[in-house]
Amino acid sequence: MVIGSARTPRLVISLKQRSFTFYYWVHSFNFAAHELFDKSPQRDEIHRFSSFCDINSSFQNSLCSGFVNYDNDQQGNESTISELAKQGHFQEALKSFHSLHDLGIKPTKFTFCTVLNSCSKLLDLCLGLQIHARIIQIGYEDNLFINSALVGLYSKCDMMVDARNVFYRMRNHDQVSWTSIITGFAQNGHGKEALVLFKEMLETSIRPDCFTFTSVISACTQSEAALEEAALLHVHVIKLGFEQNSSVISSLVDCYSKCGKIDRAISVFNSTLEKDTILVNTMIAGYSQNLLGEEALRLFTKMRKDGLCPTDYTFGSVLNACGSLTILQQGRQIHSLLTKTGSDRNVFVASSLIDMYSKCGTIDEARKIFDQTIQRNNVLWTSMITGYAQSGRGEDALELFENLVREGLKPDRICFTAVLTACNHGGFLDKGIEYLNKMKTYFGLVPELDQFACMVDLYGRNGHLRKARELMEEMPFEPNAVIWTSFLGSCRVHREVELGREAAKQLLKLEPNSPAPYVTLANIYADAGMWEEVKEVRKMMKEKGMRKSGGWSWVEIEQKFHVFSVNDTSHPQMQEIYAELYKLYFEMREAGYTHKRKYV
DNA sequence: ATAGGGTTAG
Repeated sequence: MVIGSARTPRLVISLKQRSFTFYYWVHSFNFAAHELFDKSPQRDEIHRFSSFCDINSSFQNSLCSGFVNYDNDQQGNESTISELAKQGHFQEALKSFHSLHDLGIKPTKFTFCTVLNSCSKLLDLCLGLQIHARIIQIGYEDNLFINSALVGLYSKCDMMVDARNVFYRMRNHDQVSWTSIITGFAQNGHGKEALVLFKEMLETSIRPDCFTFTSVISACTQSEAALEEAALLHVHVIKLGFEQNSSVISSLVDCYSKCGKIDRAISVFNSTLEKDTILVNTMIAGYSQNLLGEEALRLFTKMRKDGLCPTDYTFGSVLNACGSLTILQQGRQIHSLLTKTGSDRNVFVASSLIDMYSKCGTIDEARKIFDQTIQRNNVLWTSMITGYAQSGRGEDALELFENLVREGLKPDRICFTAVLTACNHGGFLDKGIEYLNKMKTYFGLVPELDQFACMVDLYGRNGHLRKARELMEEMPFEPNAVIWTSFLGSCRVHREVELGREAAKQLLKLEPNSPAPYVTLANIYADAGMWEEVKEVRKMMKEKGMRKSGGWSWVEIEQKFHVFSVNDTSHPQMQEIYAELYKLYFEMREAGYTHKRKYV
């Protein structure tokens, strides 16, 4: 017997739309069918049902064939299933389940749990749905363990409506079922829902454990008030004594890193005694996301010295660090290291390699990786397009984009940002306008701030400053500092004093401590021979205590401070450098500079 | 005996 081996996309989609109704329908149908089947062989009814559902009919037959008494083999069969699943042989466990079913044996609750778990590991929704129907038919639908497993299955398959339905239909809940539903929302990008459910859970008598905290902390990374939520949860974690649990700490470190609070992430990480691979991976990723590439590499080296084996996750982050530090030598070494374990076939690693090579200026090597990679997704293509765009090879970037479309992949917003960047660097104004329109009409995407920023830049660079200004007015977002900076730069190139003055004013509102707008404005005045105004700008800079140009910017100071603050002090000049940085760092904090997130 | 957790790329 074959249960749901055919997983056609069409079936999955149609099941996705109405699965909950579907299995209740199966439920009532099966009881009706059961009777029919016993009295007269009205197989036609059953077959009609089967073809409607697109599911293998022999299963439907056996579903409706009623219960058979326990077999002597049952004990043996069922322990085989659980053994196989325990060892991670999920496919084999399911096969074994099939044969159990063929023998007409009614599985126990325990077996259903194991089998549902195997389905969720294999993402076999189709089989899972049929098993759910069978569970209802047998009358196990009130079992706590089975329901938790069902919640887990639907969550893994991104069917949160069904997961939630199962959850709320349960008569009673425990830690596991609450954690399952919270995890489901967290993992499918509904962090807000996960937090709401967590608060709901706190109102019951069931207490969260370290599994719950792990999930809910990872959920709050997606929240707007992430830092506040995380800090609150952190307090609970300490109070409840979970602060040495590796998973809890990993999600905390990740959350703090993504909020830009790298110092807090570091201190949490350092106070953990036993560090496993995932925790170290999280810290390395945190360093590289916060542009602390040297620290990321240092931890990577230490990890290998400590005997922890790097994984694909590790390589992704470490290559990212190499890219932002533009250290080709190290990048190549890591590349050859990961080739030995076959990690270069991983699409995440391949994207990082492409990114690293293009940032290091070896775009042809990046292309080699791209061509070698078999499993190509959207991100991989975008990495390569971005690489070409930033290397000034606009034509190649656009050609690649056309290939992407020809291959039937659907570009997303980030991909269009890459394409528009290519147009900017190549000076293709008309093409840029064309692609923006295509994005809206042909691909049904709504442009966001990043794409508008590209367009403002494109118009500005090509001297259409009025048009750029109009776009900034028309777009449904407030222009951010990036846009004003680009616009101000274009004003300088095209000697637009009035527009430049306004841009500088707006920019200073957004970034009152940045000297850059003053400098550019002074240059604009100087180009126009307006020496009085130049003097005035310089005076304003002096009054505000601006740092002279040529020194480090606040961002650089913050970066360097963190690099050195966690360094050892064995280097002879370290104390001196550290003292200087420390002074600058506090000066910066007093000036009101706060860290900005990477992708805002 | 059976169910739940953390990390990666553009």
